[in-house]
Amino acid sequence: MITILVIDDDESLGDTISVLLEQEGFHAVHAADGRTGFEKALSLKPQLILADLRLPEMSGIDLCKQLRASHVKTPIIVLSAIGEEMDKVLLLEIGADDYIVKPFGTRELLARIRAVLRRTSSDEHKVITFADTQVDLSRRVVTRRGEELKLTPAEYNLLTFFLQNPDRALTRDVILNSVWGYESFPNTRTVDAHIVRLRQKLEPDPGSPKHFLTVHGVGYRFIP
Amino acid sequence: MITILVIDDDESLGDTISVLLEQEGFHAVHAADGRTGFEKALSLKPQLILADLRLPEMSGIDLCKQLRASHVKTPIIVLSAIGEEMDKVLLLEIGADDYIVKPFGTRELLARIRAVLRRTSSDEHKVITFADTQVDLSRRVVTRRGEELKLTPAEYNLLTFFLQNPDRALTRDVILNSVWGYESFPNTRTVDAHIVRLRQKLEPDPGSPKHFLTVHGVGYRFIP
DNA sequence: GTTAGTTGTAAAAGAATCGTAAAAGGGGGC
DNA sequence: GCCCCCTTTTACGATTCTTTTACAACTAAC
Repeated sequence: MITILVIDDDESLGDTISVLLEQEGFHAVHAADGRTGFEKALSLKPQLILADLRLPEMSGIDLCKQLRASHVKTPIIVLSAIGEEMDKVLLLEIGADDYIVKPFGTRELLARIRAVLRRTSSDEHKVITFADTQVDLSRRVVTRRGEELKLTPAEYNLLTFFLQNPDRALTRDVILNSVWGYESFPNTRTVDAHIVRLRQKLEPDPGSPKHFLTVHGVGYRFIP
Repeated sequence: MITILVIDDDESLGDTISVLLEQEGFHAVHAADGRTGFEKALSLKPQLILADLRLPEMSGIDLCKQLRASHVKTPIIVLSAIGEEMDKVLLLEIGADDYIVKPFGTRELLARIRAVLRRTSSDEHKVITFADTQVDLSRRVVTRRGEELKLTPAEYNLLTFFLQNPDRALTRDVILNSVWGYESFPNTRTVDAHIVRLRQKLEPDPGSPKHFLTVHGVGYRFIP
């Protein structure tokens, strides 16, 4: 079931869209302001977000930026009233995927929703599977043997970095730079501490790891 | 460091893309028209080119054609405004690798960049072979007759140094300086100790070496 | 053949790295 | 404030790797 979060303060429009989406077989959830929208985006982990640009509490722009800053990759379609400035540069900046100018027809809305879903599901919504584990990148959910695993943010970031660089010997410095960024300077043993916890949560036998291998004197290597 | 050349006459879009790419750890260079784009493609030898289809001085199509005619094989992603005709046949004709329709999301852009780089990067997975042995530089793994060998860091570094300097008589001092660096000062016999172990692990008959030869009074010479 | 210097080799001593748990630090929610 | 959760640091034993050392074997020159 595909869940779509609709964030709009115009209640009647929100309702209309929700009904339309439900008719089309989607599961629609409505939020009336930016703040609750942001919270629901995190808690419900929808596959798509429709967000008005002009929202109480938190604007659509800030909403996008904050979601992206939280590493949420869920595709976002922005709804903007006619005349509101909305160029492709701004879209790129805030991390939105598409936009529609109000008023719009139901067929256009559905077409764009499907287009975005198609684009993102083929390119990167693709759930990455390794061994008995699935990682849903856009929903930020990790499942092992059908059960949702609780990973902390750092563990999740480290895991996805490994997933994107499989079967390569990676030094601790490279890992720190890529996962933690160049602004923070934790010492290299921090990486080891997180590796331990990834192994405990993801290795069948954490004592003799099969996926998160140590490369002595260098760093680590991930094998799917 | 991966260099990406962005050729677009829309300055703000070009800037936005450049900033985004830099954030992601790429080195972005911008060109504002087709002609300078072409020149920079030749002089900078970027690993990837992002080119707008509609450009001053030289169109994206001509740019692609001319680069290909100049035997430049750098992958090219074409940016096209919505509505511009851009089908796969045309893409193939001009030698582009992928295209994106504006406006696009940052994640889509990055996903396509990574996809193209993955497809085309050949040095990503460089494997050096000599005799019955393969050295996989990115995995940092050495295989002999299909079996993975365990080499210590010093042995591995020494081996890759020999691989890069085949068939040359190398003094112990040169080896120490190149492999150990100028900061550590082990005595020259250390080299011998490691040579012994490389021979034991890599020579068919460690007693009479065929690859790691002694040059009496000088040092060693590696023959692939 | 003798000799002085060089190399092969194994084993011991010394150093570095890693796994791990536990402590310390930090930030948000209440 | 306090609590809870997450991150980072720290400490230490275990493991692995490096370097040194000692001596036998070898090489080349005389």
